[in-house]
Amino acid sequence: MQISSRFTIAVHVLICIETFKEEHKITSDFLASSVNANSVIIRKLLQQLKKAGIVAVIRGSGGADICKSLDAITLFDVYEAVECVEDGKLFHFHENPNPLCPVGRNIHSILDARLEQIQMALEKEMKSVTIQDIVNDSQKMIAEEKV
Amino acid sequence: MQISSRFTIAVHVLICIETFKEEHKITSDFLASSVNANSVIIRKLLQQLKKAGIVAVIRGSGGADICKSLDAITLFDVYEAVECVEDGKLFHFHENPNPLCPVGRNIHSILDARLEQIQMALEKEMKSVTIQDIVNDSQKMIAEEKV
DNA sequence: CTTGTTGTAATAATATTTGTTACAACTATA
DNA sequence: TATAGTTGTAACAAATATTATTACAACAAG
Repeated sequence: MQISSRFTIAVHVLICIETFKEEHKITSDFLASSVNANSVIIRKLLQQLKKAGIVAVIRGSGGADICKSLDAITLFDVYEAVECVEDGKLFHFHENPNPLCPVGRNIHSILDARLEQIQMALEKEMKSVTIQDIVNDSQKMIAEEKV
Repeated sequence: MQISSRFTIAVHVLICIETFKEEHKITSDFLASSVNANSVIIRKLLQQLKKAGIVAVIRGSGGADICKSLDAITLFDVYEAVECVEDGKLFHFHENPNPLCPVGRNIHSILDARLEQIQMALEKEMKSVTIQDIVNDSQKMIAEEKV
């Protein structure tokens, strides 16, 4: 299955905050309108980013902003903040394999190391891209659009 | 979200076929019992592996076997065979971002290249492990268990 | 022609994701 | 101290995806 859109939405939200922070107050409604999702979805997501120390959200008067240097936030930080898979395991196993079968009762010990290595490759690549990179990409795309 | 257990089940099934092909006829029932899943699930999965040219299944009298050299089958081949995500895209986007927002209408062009690079890293790592490697791991684990 | 099996459709059950409604708690400002 | 606008969060609903189950036709081999 695909990695939840929460991840791409979170990146979208961070780009928006950075892009529009001067022009607009960054409310959950404003972000929800760009993403075209419900504002409660955005607020929950902002809570997850807040717990991860990526954004600050002002209660009451409203407004969110990024509270870290953009090049100190990697895609992996965002992924980790919003993807709430138990133990952070990418691969799902079928429950209760047959303990009477030598393969069934060992399937985890057989596969875990290899799968972890694969997951590490994914995470390493995610760590190599920062939100600063993405914001640069974004500015370039938006500029090109106007040509 | 996690990658569907179909993938780990498929690997489990391939290990079982290789491990027990001398002792048992490899029916969907036999495999289902090791995995502890329904035999129809296994049969559908075998169909997917068959379409990918990885296994042969004998109709009527029954029995499945692997129809390729084990070191010519990578984890990626198995993953590709059973993970039926549209376009093979790992990352999911929210539908219909706001076209009136510069970020919303460009979010795909902004992110696609980076996400593809990340997905490629995952796939490259998957391609580096063969079913032969996994079967070797499996034999080692099962042997160690007996000590 | 009987037995055991695969292939597949139809359907159900379960889990997960995403969306919605509602409202208390909060902040700034008039 | 009202008021307006907002966040935080619970409760619930809807949509989607995964996994399981039942049923049975098609098939192979003795």
